[in-house]
Amino acid sequence: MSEKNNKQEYNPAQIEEFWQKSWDKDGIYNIPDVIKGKKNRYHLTMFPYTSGDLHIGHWYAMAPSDTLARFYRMKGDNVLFPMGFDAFGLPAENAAIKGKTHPKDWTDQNIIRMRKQLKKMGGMFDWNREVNTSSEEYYKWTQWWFLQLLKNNLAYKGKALVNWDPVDETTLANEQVIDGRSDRSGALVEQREMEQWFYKITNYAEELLNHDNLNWPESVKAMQKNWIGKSEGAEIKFSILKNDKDISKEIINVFTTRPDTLFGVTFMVLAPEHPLVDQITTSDFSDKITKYRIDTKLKTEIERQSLVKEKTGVFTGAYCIHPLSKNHIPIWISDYVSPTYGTGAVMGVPAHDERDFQFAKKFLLPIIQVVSKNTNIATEQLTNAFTEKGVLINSQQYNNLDSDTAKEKIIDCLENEKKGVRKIQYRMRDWLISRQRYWGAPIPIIYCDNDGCGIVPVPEEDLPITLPYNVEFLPTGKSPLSLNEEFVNTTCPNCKKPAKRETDTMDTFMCSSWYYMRYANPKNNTNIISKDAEKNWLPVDQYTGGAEHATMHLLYSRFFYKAARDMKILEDNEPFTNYFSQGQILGTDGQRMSKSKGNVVAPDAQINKWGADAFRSYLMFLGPWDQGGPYDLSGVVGTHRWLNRLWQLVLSKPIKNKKIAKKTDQINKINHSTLKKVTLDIASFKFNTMIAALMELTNELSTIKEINDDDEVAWDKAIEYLCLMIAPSCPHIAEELWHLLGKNSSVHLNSWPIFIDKYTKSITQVIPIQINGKLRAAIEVSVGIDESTMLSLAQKNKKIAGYVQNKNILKVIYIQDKLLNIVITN
RNA sequence: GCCGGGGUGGCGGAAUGGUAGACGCAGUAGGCUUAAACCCUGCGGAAACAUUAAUGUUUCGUGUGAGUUCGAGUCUCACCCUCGGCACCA
Repeated sequence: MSEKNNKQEYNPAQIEEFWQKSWDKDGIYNIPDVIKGKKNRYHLTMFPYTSGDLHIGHWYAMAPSDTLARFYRMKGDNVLFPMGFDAFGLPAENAAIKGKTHPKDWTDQNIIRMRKQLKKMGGMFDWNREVNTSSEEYYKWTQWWFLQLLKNNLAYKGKALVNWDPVDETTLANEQVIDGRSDRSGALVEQREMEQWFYKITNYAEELLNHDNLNWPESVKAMQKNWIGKSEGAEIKFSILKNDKDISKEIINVFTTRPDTLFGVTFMVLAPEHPLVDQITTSDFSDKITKYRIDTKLKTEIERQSLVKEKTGVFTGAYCIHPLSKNHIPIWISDYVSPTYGTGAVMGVPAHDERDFQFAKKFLLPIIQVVSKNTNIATEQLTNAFTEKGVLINSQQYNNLDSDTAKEKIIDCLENEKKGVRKIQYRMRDWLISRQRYWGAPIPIIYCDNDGCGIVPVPEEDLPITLPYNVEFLPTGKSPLSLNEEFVNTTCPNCKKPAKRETDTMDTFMCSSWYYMRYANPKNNTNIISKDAEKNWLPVDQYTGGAEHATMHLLYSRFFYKAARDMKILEDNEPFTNYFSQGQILGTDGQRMSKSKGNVVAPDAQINKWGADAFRSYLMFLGPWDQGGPYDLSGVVGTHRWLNRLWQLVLSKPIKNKKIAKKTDQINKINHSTLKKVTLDIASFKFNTMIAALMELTNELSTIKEINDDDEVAWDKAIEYLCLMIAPSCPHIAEELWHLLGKNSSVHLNSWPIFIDKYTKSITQVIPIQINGKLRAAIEVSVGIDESTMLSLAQKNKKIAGYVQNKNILKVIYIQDKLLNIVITN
C-alpha cells in the first residue's frame, strides 16, 4: 500500500482495509503464551452479546481499551487482548421467533457479521483465541462448572419464591429485576413458588464485600456493597401464646438491627406469605386474613413496594410473648414486610421506625419511646419515629445506657436465655440459574424415579449434554426442551433404568462468569484451564467494561473465581485486579440512544465517512472516558482534519535554510513534552487529553516551515515519534505513514519511545506577577532565577512599578518558575 | 431516604492551591476555488471606560452562600440542581 499510494491524499478507506488484511496475514496480533524476556499482561474488554450489530457503545468501550493494550505492547509486554462472543440468551430466541429462523442460525450469522465489524475497528484482537459461548466445546465446560459447584455443595435445588417474567415465560435472578420489572422484557415480574437450581453465592457475601487490593472504581465497589447489603443485628425469638396461657412450640423469629429498641415492641408483623400465618390465625380472624393474603398475591411488586400508599394489614387474633418483658404482643400481617428478606417477620417498634410508626398510627397501636436524645425521659408525644441512636428509657435495667452499649447487653442477655442470637443479614440472595427457555446450556442433571437415585448429576465424561437443534422453541412457560422426547428420555447413569433429563437451561450470566479463563487456553480439551495457562495469564491485569454489570457479571465472576479457588481449580482470589468502567456514549441529544428516540448513531456509517482512525480518536477525544457523553456528529470532523494535517505534515519536510537560527531545542521540547504527556495520559486512561496533546504537537510542528540544516535530526526524530505516539490510537494511519517514512517492520512491533526530561525544560519562561493576588503583568525571565532577581525585574516593569509606587511592600510570595505575588498596602 | 459521580464560554471539554477556558466543534472574517467543501489562515467569556483605530485599562466571571489562604474551578462547611445505583430491607 505504502509504495503505491498517492502521497498527496489521505485516504482512510484504502489504507485501513489494506493494513487490516496485512496484519491478519502476518499474524502480528497472534499472541504466544510465552515470549522469553517479556512480561505477560492480560487486557480484556467485555465481550459483546451477539445481537447482530456492533453499536456505537461497543466502539466507545473498545477503542480506548484497544489503545491501552497496544500501548502496553509497545512498552514491551506480551499483551493478550482476546475477543469472543456471548452467544446464548433470550434475545436470540425472541428474534428467531419473530424472524422465523432458528436461534442457532441467527446467532451464527450474527457472529460472522460482528467479527467483520470488529475487524474494521482495527483492534489488536487475537482471533486465534476467540470463544463462542454457544459452541459445544465451550458449553461443555459451562456444564462442567455446574457439576463442580454441585459436588462442592455450592449448587442446590430449592423451592422458593422466584421472579417470574410472564412475557418471556421464564424465571429471573434478582439481579435481573429492575424496579419490579424484567430488565429484558420490561414486564412486571410476578412472584411464583417454584423448584429451581440456585448457586450459593451468599456463602461468599462477606468475602465479596472485601475489595481490598482491587483497583476498581469506587462507584462500582459501592454498588456491589449496596447490593450485598450487609446489616448487623440479632435474630430474636418470640414465643407464640396459645389459648391465652399455654406457650405453643411455634416461635416467630425476627431480625432486627436495633436490639436496643426491644422494649419498644408493641406489635409483631408477619409477611402475608409467612408459613406460620395459617397455624396461628384464630377462627374469628381467618376470613379477613385469607382475603388479605389473596389481595396481596394479586398486587404487583411495584404496587407492593410503593412508599406513598397507606399501610395496610390485618390482625391474626394471635399473640406472642416479649422475650424480656414477657408482655403479650399482638401479631399482625402486612404487605410492608417482605417474605424474602430476613425471616419474613419484623418486630414492630413504632417509636423508632418510620414504617412501624405509620402502621401503629393507622391501627391505633401503642407507641412506647425507649430511646431518647438525652437522659431526660421524654414526655412529649412523638410526631415522628425517632430513628437515631440515643439513650435508653423505659427499658428496665438498660435505662440510661447508650444505644450501642444497650444493644450489646441486650443481645448478651438474649443469648444467655436462648431467646436470640447475634446475626448478620445480607440483602443479596442465592443466584437463581434455572431458565425455562431453549437457547442456553442445558443443566446436566438426570431425574431417576428409582429408589436411591433421585437427582443424578450427569457424569463428567458424558458432557456436553448437547442442545438439540430440532426443537419447538416457542415459549410456553415450560422449557422447550421438555417437549423433545428424544432429549428428555435417557437412562440413569446409576441404575441404567429409564430416566428423564432436566430440561431447564442455565442463565447466560453463567457463561460469562468464566470466559476470561478460557481465552488463556481456548482449545484445551482436557481441562477448563491448564496450570500453565493459569500461570501465564490469570488473573486479568486490566478489565474494562460498563458499570451496568456491577451487580451481575462482575459479582458473579468474582463468586466463580473464589469458588474455583475453594474447589482447587485456581489459586488466586480475584479475576480482575484492575477494572475501569467507561461511561455511556449518548445520542446527539444527550439522551440514551434508542431506536424509539431516533437518536441512534450507526458506527458503520461514521467509519465509511471518516475512517476507523478518525472515529476511534474522536470517541476518545470527546471527553473523559469514565464520564461518557453525547456523540457529536459534527465533532468527529475535528479528528478527521487533524489526521489530514498530520498526514501532510509527515509527508512534507520543511525547507532547509542555512541562514535561519537553529530550532533543535524548540523541536525537542515540543516533541519530548508531548511524549511525556501522552505516555502518562494513556497509562491513566486520559485518552481525551492524550489526543489533544497530539493535536498540539501536530499544530506546532506544522507552523515550522523552514529549518536549519542542523535541525534535520531533531525534526526526523519528532516525525518518527509522532507516528509511534499515534500508533495505539490510530493504528492504520500510523502504520501507513511509518512505511512511507521508509521503515520496513510494523509500527506496532516497535518500542514506545522514552521521553528525555531535560528536553522538556526551557531556558526562559513567562512568569505571572500578581499584586495582592491579582494578575497585573507577566514577564519573560530565565528559568530558576532567585527571589530578589525576580522582584527587581518585576519592579522594573512599568505597570508593576505603577502599582508599587508609594506603597509599602508587606510581603513577597515567590514560587520559583511559577509566580510572583507582591502584597502591598492598599 | 441512603450510597456514588457531575455542575466551567453557544457546545464537548482543559487546568500538581499559582496567567481559568488547553484541544476541538459551531460561529465569524478572509484565502484558494467557476462554485463549494469533510481545504488553508485569522478572531472569538462578559461588561464598562479611554482612543480615529488596531488597541489599551479596569471590573466581573467556574451551580448558590459562607469560610481557610498572599492567592480557590481546585481545600472546608452548608445548600441547590443533575445523572447512576439501592430502597416499606426491619
